[in-house]
Amino acid sequence: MESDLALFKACSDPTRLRLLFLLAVRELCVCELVEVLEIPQGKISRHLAILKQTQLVRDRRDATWIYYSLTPSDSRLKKHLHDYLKKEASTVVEKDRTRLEDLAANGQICAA
Amino acid sequence: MESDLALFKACSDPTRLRLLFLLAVRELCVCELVEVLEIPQGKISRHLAILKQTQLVRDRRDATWIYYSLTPSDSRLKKHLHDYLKKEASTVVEKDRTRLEDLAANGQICAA
DNA sequence: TCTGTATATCCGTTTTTTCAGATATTAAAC
DNA sequence: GTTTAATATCTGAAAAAACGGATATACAGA
Repeated sequence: MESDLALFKACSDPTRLRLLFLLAVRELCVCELVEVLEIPQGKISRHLAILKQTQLVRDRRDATWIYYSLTPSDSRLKKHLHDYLKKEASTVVEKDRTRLEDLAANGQICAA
Repeated sequence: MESDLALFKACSDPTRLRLLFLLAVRELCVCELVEVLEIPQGKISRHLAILKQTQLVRDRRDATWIYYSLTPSDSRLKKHLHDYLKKEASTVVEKDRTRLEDLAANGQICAA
């Protein structure tokens, strides 16, 4: 309940919601997220830290890069959220995802 | 998307979440909600207004009483939320619901 | 060890949200 | 029409969240 409240709070910021929609596609490193969203790195890291704190995402290090991904659902609410993140397709979400694929296809993102 | 963000925001306050869990049981008037939650009336009304603004709840007047209820799901996210509100059973939620039934059984709530 | 790239965190400020308490509105009853 | 119960809204203050910009850390390669 307390943690469900934290989950709702974590999702109630536009930047964090966009991050979650991108991470629902696949694991991504910070520099990819910065490039796709065109938001300053400090801000991205700050929001990722909040998502991590609520255990919505997890990270792993690979050399200098840190990769973020959604954590597996371990509660009813998180299951609902994952389903929503994977199936929903709004204009904003699609735009971000298209930009992600475009940049990735052209190798314009970091050196990963 | 914009409205989904508003929905997450609406759910990210403890008072509003408790209100939603109670309204998931059945339609209730403001004085019932005040009695059950033991929270000042002004505060309850304020939060109900926010929930109404995001179309999570609707109200109808019956004499001096105004009854609130969940609005039917009209989006994927709202469907998930309704399912969650109806099936979830945490300690806090159960406590509020038990108090609601106790007070209702003893006719201790308003004059409805 | 020095340099560069990737990421995290700190600091002071601004914006947003929440609150208590008081007051306004509405409708019923008398 | 005056009163009363139920509900909504206003005000100013307090708390919480988000921000930009600067700085710190961690790692790889020369």
